[in-house]
Amino acid sequence: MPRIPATERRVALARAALVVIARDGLAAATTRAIVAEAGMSLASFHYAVPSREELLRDVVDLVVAEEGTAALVPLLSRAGSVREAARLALTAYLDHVKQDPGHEQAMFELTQHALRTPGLRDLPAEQYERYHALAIHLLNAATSPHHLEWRVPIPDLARLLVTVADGLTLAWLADRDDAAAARTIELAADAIALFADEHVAVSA
Amino acid sequence: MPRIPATERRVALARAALVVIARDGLAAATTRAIVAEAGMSLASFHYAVPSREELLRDVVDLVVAEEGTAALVPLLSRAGSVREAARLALTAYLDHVKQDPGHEQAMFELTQHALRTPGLRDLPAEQYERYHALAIHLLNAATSPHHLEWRVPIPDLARLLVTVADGLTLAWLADRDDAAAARTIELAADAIALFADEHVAVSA
DNA sequence: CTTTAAGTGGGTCAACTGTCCCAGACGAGC
DNA sequence: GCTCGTCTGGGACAGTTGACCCACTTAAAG
Repeated sequence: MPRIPATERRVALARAALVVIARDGLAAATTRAIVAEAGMSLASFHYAVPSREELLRDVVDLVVAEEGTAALVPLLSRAGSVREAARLALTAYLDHVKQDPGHEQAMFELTQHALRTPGLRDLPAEQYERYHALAIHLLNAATSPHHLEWRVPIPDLARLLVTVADGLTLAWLADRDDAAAARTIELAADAIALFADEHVAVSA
Repeated sequence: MPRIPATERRVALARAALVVIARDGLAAATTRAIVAEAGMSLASFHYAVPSREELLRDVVDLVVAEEGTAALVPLLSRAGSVREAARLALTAYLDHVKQDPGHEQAMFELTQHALRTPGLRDLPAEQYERYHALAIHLLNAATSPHHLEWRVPIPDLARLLVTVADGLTLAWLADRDDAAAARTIELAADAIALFADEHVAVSA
């Protein structure tokens, strides 16, 4: 009802689209479902956005921009060892997934859809570059408080971290086996600690 | 044109559906696209299968049944160490993905779709149970030729293996970075070797 | 050969999709 | 207070979808 400039409507639509996708899936995110979520009329959609495809691009941008690891950094310094830091970080990440599984699933659906859509095929690469950058940031943040060096290049280890996080999420979404996921995290933490050179040994 | 019993048509439709999904994505796998691929008339579809949803269930069953690790087993005995075996196995798996990316993407799309569809929500759990079983089989196959024991329960390690394979695939599908994927495999192989207790040391 | 049921094809349906159009309402600048 | 461009609402469009129906052909059983 109120008069809102098109640029504001555009971001509001992207946010609404994300809500719909997380709740009901990408296939259910029709233009009508999106404007309903945003409380707009259908005409506002194409006034604010040229096409649905372009809005999905906005959604990915939004999601990539919002996804942060800021909450994880304090955890790292609190941990007594690299292994413990890795365990806490992965556990916190999985908890985040559990808290809103639809959101994480939305990301996968968006990625898969973008890979199939000619106009969006460049998005997944950007998306994962961002993930890897976040992981690099996280590994760097873990470096100082633990006085450690990594035995392998940080970008490589970052990619492994993203790999584990993705795989962990996928399997948990499929079988919702909390205990099994926790055991996977234990092993992954061991593995990551393997690549750390801890100058100061800390006992458990 | 030829007369074919409904049961045979059903599996033919499932195979055709998989081809379409791998080539054009799940969204493009309409009943019409599937019967076109199978060379049937639209009416045959609902004569052989109650609904599209039921056919998708067949497709997942098909895919889960076909996916084998048989080709990987010989690789394991040829490797000189656990690390090498893990490296070869993951590399072979990734090569398999590279050879037909659409097929692997189809699996992800099917999983995501099943998670969103009430009538198919039980499928992903079965699917991943099968993956984990395959990974267990693979780890067992690696045990004898290398005279080794695993420091952790095989099912736990199997889940980590599937996790890495999934994450590896997802990232590669997104950015197609062969070199980066190869480096991830190196690290993952190190990690897996960490959990092996090799009784007979073999030099490179 | 005849009967019977299985299998086939074409046409059709209602529902839903993304997109567009147009008449009108509103607010900012003169 | 008038005007002009920005924004809004409802309606409509063509295309596509999953499902279905009915009249037909064919193979097998008696």
